[in-house]
Amino acid sequence: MSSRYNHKKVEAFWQQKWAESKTFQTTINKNKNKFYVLEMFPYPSGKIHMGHVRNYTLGDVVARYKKMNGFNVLHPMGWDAFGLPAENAALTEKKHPEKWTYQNIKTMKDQLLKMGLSLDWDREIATCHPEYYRHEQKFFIDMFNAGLAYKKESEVNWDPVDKTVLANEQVIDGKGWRSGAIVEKKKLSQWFLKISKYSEELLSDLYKLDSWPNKVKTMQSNWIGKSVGAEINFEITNSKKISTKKIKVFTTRPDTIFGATFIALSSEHEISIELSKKEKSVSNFIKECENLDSEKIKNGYDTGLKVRHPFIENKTIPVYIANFVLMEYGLGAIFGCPAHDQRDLDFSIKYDLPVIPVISPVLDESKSDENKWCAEQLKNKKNPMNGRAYVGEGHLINSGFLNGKNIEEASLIVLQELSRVGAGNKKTNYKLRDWGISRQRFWGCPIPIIYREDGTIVPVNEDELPVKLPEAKSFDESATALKNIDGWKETKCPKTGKKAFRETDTFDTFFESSWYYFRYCSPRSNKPFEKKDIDYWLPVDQYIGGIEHAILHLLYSRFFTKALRDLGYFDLNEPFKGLFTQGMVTHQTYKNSNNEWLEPKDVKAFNNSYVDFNNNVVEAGKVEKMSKSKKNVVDPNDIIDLYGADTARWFMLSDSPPERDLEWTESGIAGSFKFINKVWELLQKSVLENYKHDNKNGESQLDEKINTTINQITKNIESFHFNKSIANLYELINLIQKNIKEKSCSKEFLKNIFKKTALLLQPFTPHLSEEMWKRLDNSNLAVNESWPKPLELKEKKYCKIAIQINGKTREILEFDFDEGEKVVGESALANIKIAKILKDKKIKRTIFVPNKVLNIVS
RNA sequence: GGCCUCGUGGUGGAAUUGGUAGACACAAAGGACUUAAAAUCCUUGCCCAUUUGGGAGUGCCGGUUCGAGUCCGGCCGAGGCUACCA
Repeated sequence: MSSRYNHKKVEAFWQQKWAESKTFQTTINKNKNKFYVLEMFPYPSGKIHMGHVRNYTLGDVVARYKKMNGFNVLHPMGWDAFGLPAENAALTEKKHPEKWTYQNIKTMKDQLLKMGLSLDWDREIATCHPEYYRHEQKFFIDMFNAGLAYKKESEVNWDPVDKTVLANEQVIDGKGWRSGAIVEKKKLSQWFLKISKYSEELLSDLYKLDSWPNKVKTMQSNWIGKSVGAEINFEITNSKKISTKKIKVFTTRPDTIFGATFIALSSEHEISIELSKKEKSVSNFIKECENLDSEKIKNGYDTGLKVRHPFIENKTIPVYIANFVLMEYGLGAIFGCPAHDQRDLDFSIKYDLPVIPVISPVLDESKSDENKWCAEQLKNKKNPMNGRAYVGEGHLINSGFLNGKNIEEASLIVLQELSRVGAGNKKTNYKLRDWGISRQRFWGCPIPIIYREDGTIVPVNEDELPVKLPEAKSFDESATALKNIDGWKETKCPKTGKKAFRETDTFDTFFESSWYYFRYCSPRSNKPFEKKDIDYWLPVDQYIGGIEHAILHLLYSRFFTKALRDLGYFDLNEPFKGLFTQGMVTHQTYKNSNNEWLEPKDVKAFNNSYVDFNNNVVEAGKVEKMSKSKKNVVDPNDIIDLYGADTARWFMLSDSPPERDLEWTESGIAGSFKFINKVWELLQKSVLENYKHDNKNGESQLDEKINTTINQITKNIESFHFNKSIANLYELINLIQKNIKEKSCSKEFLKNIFKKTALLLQPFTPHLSEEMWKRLDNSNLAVNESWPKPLELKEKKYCKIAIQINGKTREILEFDFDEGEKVVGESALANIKIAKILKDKKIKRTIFVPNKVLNIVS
């Protein structure tokens, strides 16, 4: 009998078996608790990579484990199939993006099948399919009719390489998130979704998501950027040269109003624009600022305008245009309080504006101390506050009716006074901007809008959906945007029948991924989804994906859920109940002497260093995320072919906690391979071959071990500590091995142990698990079995107690479980080692923790 | 600059509400088996001592405690996110 484990044969066999028996096909079953496991669906770029392998392995552990625990598990898969790479490939390969995409889907699906994932493939979807995107066109029309989608001329982020508009979130450090090109500003008419309407709800509901990582919640919370403050109207006293009479500013520090010494406007503020049209010096200034790093150099222009202070009679303050004021935040106008804001202070020093301290840190309430502090701050006329604004706690000074109050009290009083005199009101501001969804592309979902000859806009009639993408004949540069496709945009107005034009922009691809998890519930329905399916399956119980989607995808999906709820589709508030963000898969990088990156498979270890296959020296670089550009990638295909899916899965789960980065090493994967084979050999040697021993010495210990292992693995899976589950299994197998070697268990006993072990392995190495299960005389599938329960915990007989002297462990003694302090203390003192140390010492006290510690203090 | 996370052997990482630090794995060294290799198995793992044994020890300094990797204060370092947000 060949004892070698044939992973290729075994894995193919069970994959086919699962497929034939529709093991993972799921339907609604109200007698069972449901569990919806979802991994972020992949973009079909060509091949799966290790990031996918890790992501889907994590999800599969959860899915199989939950299934074995009696849940009705929904575990679907699909394709995020629209996007730029398809167009790029179309250009280079002269192939329709659709053809390219479906080919990739086929390849990648084959690869995923080889991983042995417990997926319900009957629910597979591809977002580029008209039967998928027709529904989101309907959503858009609903949103348009409800005022949630609108068109606006706006300055957009233009990526000159990808030739498209980017959302704010897609601009990282001023560069396009995909191309890395420096983003330019361009004015275009764009479609927006009113996510800002949901700012408050998106923020407050965040705190109800207690199975989300705090990190993600913090990131979203910062992105929404709520700040509470005031809007204050400043009346312009010399407004002859402009059309406005007031300047409205936003502040979070209304308490510092008496310290206001100037107003600063953004260069894009309407007053700045109006002035720049009239005065050359203004437009020159604005131009000058464009080429300036405003974080280093604060630049201002005195407009000559003055505004009245709302609370100080006859006091006016000057109005500047300043390069550090952002139009995108608040109202594009601020009041400057140099004493308590560093930027304002830098600005004031440069333009010699007065500085009035209004918050004193002096806690003593005597006036003289305040005055002393204040004088100290202003002592150096050239460098007030010693150049450092005071932003700490304190109480109000130099502030009329606010004097003596703390910051919080003063803010409240100012707000009351402002509304009493009609000069302002309380205001909450959010950083979150509306979501710009227009993209000037070809391979995306067409926006279902028609422009009539009179310039008005109508949505496409719903019975004419979907607006399908055209069959493009050839693919060259000009054909990567819908507007360039001959004859596609010409249409007729659905109401008048007159000549009209289609919208040629497509949706941002985050549109598709914002609702795909709903579609999985009713993947073949004529409607986007059946309400009864959503009611049963949603929310997603466990969502797993990369941290890179912490803001974009997850925030858009939460918004979509709330918007669809308000459009009457269902009653759901949040789509993802549990979220887990996995770490990256990393690998050492290598460079040759020409400074070129090398692939790991072209490098070998040699005498504590590395060489290539011509024995040239290779320099080992940093361990970094696997990426094509640095060539530090390992192809999952090769790994599965060589070692099998179980080995790859096992390695993905070993060692590193799932939320941290996992370093791929050749020795690590080899180690996993050894483990799989070791388990198989042990089964062969003991249960499947002639092993005859009636010695039972090891049985009670092994019995206890399997019980604790079941408990620990269960706990560790529930808490996503898969690396610890793996360690639990190693320990178990090591003990089984020891007993087989020492021949200290009967064959029947070992058979039972192996049965439980096979089931415990099921979530991690499902093929090996099934094969073991079958060889142990079972005709059904292991994955359909119940998760092992520990036996009734026999009362523990013994315990080991650490004997400490002054907190330092000196000896470990064994006692009956729950032995009292008296007996433990006596045995401890009788112990030679302890007695030796305690000689000549007086025992002051002892601390006893039952079954754990006896600490003797001397 | 702000917010967040984290510092444990050669490496990845374990350690329950403060209670036996280093589980488990990788790498390394030595050994067994073998004609040999591969595979497999065993042992070792910081310092001192031939052994029994003893000592130091979880980034650094201090504190609380019978007892601190774990709690508190300060410092140093790494990583992530965000960045003129008024």
